[in-house]
Amino acid sequence: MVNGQGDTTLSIGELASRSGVSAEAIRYYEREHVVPAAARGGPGRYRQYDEADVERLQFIRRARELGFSLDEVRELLALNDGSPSRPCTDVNRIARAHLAQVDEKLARLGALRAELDRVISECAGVVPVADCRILSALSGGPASDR
Amino acid sequence: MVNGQGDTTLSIGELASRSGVSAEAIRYYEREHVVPAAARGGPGRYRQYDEADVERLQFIRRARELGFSLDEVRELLALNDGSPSRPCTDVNRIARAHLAQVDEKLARLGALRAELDRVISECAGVVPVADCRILSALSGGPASDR
DNA sequence: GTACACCTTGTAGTGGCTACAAGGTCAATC
DNA sequence: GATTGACCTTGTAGCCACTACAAGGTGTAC
Repeated sequence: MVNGQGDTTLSIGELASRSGVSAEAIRYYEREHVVPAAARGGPGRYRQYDEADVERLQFIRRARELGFSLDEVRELLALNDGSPSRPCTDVNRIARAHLAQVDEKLARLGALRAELDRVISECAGVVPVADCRILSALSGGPASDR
Repeated sequence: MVNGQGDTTLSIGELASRSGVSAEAIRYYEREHVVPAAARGGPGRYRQYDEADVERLQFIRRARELGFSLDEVRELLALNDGSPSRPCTDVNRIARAHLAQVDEKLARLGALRAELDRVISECAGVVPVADCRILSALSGGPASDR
């Protein structure tokens, strides 16, 4: 895709492979107003992108990899696009709130893991189902309670 | 809800409060064939449950709390309901496979947490957005890479 | 002109529910 | 037997962040 000014225009597929975000996801982001609607040659024609769009999509991909929700990504993009002289207090707030959420999730998953491990460790896997400690734990609650 | 034989029949709401599973979730489990269709007084009439259903739902709730998927729960229930003399090899297999998945999730979340923490720790939260290390990490990838 | 890759929009599906809406049932009271 | 009111019924839509199609249109090279 090349226009008349020597600038290379990217198709959605090219943007996808350069940004590491699938074309379907890019269209989804447009629908969800995470990214602005792309320029077009006309209605029903192909979307046209440039290098700035590659960077924007990479930004989104990295934020998503760090677990930020699309709502948070929208906020981070707005801050990134806003006044460069404003202090990044809000960026910090969003990131720290997200970290707190991740920590909570880790704690819950860790507790679950410990309980699951405990339940499993009580069963050798060869006794009859009727005596299986895993099933009895599920049937009657934690063995330590009984 | 009382029938003519002295046995108490439970409504879905009573089953919900006794099992700790919401009535909507119980109906959902029935639709998804996690539990068999409940007895009824007739078409369109109320579902009728008993004590065995309370235990079954508690079993499901505990398995869900340990993070088992509904597919896994279906398997565990089938094993629990099957021949009591069969060895619990399959139960063990399912549980250990699930534990491995949980461990993987924990590892990924832990790595994400570390990266997020690293990114955040580089930013005091008061510098201009233009210099914010969180945003620059999102824009240009991990700082350690550059 | 024709082949072919890529794009377009729209819709449905994922998991495990929750949240409604519009109407029906049940038990108790009058 | 009528009414009240709590609870139930089915059906549908929504959540999150996409992915996976289907049917057809566009862009480009030969």
